[in-house]
Amino acid sequence: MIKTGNSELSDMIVNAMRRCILLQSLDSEDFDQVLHTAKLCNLDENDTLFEQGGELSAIYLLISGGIKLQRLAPNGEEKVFEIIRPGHTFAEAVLFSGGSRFPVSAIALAPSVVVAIHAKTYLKLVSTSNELSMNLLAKLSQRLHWMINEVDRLTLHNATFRLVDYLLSHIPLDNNDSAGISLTAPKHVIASRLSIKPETLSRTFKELSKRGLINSTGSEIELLDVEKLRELISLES
Amino acid sequence: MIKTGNSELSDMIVNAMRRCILLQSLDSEDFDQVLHTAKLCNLDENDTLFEQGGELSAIYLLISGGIKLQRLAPNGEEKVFEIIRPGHTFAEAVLFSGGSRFPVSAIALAPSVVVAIHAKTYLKLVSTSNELSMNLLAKLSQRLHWMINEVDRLTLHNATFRLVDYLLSHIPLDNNDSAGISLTAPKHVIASRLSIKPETLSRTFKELSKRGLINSTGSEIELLDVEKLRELISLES
DNA sequence: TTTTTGACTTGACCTAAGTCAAGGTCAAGC
DNA sequence: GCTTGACCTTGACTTAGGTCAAGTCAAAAA
Repeated sequence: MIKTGNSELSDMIVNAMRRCILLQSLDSEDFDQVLHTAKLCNLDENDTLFEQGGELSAIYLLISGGIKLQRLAPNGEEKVFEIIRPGHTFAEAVLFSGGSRFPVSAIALAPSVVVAIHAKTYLKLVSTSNELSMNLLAKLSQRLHWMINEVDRLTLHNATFRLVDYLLSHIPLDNNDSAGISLTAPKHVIASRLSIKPETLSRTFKELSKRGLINSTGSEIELLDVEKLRELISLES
Repeated sequence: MIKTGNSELSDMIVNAMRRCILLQSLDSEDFDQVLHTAKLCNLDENDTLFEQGGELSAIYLLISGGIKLQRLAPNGEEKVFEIIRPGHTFAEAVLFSGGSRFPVSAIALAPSVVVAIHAKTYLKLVSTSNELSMNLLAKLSQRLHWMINEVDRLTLHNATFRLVDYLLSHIPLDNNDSAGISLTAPKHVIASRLSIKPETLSRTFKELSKRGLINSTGSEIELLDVEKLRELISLES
């Protein structure tokens, strides 16, 4: 079950909120208003934060854990659109679309803490602050650009490309020749995120290992030759 | 070659601009400012309005003709993301993304007339008008939602579904049992838009004809049984 | 400890859609 | 009236990736 409360948002959480782009430009009075209407949600693994088609009442900031945004096809098949990591906000775009119904469902991949920012309160602030709305425009524009790249990957590139691209985009800070990545979700979720079947993901990992490009042990992936992987991507259809 | 000018924007064009959502809420002074910095572009078929990676200097309103937004893969394959019809604006999202580089190229499908709205002028107005920025937020949000649906179609549905869905979404106003559609672009462009190969598109049209669901003559498609087509879509994976 | 469960892997096989190559069709230009 | 070229169609064949059905393995439950 989802436990909700807001009596005492801890310093850690208030700080996370202050750092968040969508709230940065608020003056302290407005920020307090957001703070007072915000609710903290504690999700267990597999809890649903909101459901596709549901009515939006808040936008969300993930504090800890992980959330998948997914959609269910009529035949029961599911497609993960995005895996949200701590520090990131989601559902902001829904605020401005007429009906205000979620286009996807949000489900916890692990025990997670989420701040729910009261939609109406925030919307009112946006509609009176140019700085805020410009920030949001930048955010949505960036997301849109990301979606174009996503369609590009899906239509112009194959499964191996998508996996390698995903791995490369998850290299932590340091830019060395070898890099370690820990998958932040079960492999079948990653597979769905990349629009490939778990079996194919497994085979692709194996193939990359055989070629000496990665070293895959459970959810720990070591990129043995970042240079060659980048080259692979630039050739691969 | 693209011919550009702005000395005398005709009444028809000024009216089209007034009707456009992105300019609607401007007061007459601001609208005039937009008008005076706007340029009219006359494109021949196959003219490139802007190129992927190019620097944005204007946002565009299509007056007449047709524009395809496409991307080129390194291997030369092309993917059409969108086919713009008269009355619609494009490239607005690029305004707000940091680098301001076009993520796609825009190429005329037919002789076309486009109004180029000076980006900096418009951006300045947006940054001082809440109503304008709220309109834009709604617009981008709507596009984003559309992109989610696009990824959904690409990953959860097959070629037949995508074609039928495309046809159904292009039915003109009247909601009758039979409807005629004229394809507004060469079939290979439609194919690319739907991410299928021309050969497959051809075969799918034939199959639908054989099943008595459509009647396809060149670029004129007659939907013989809209009800059955809708049903097909709801079953089709 | 043993059992159960869910996540992952592997092999054998299948299929939707792509590829290749050969025509057809039709409008524009000579 | 023929030629050219762009676009579309058709048939034969290929293939990336999906499907199905056993496994394997490790962590949680009993």
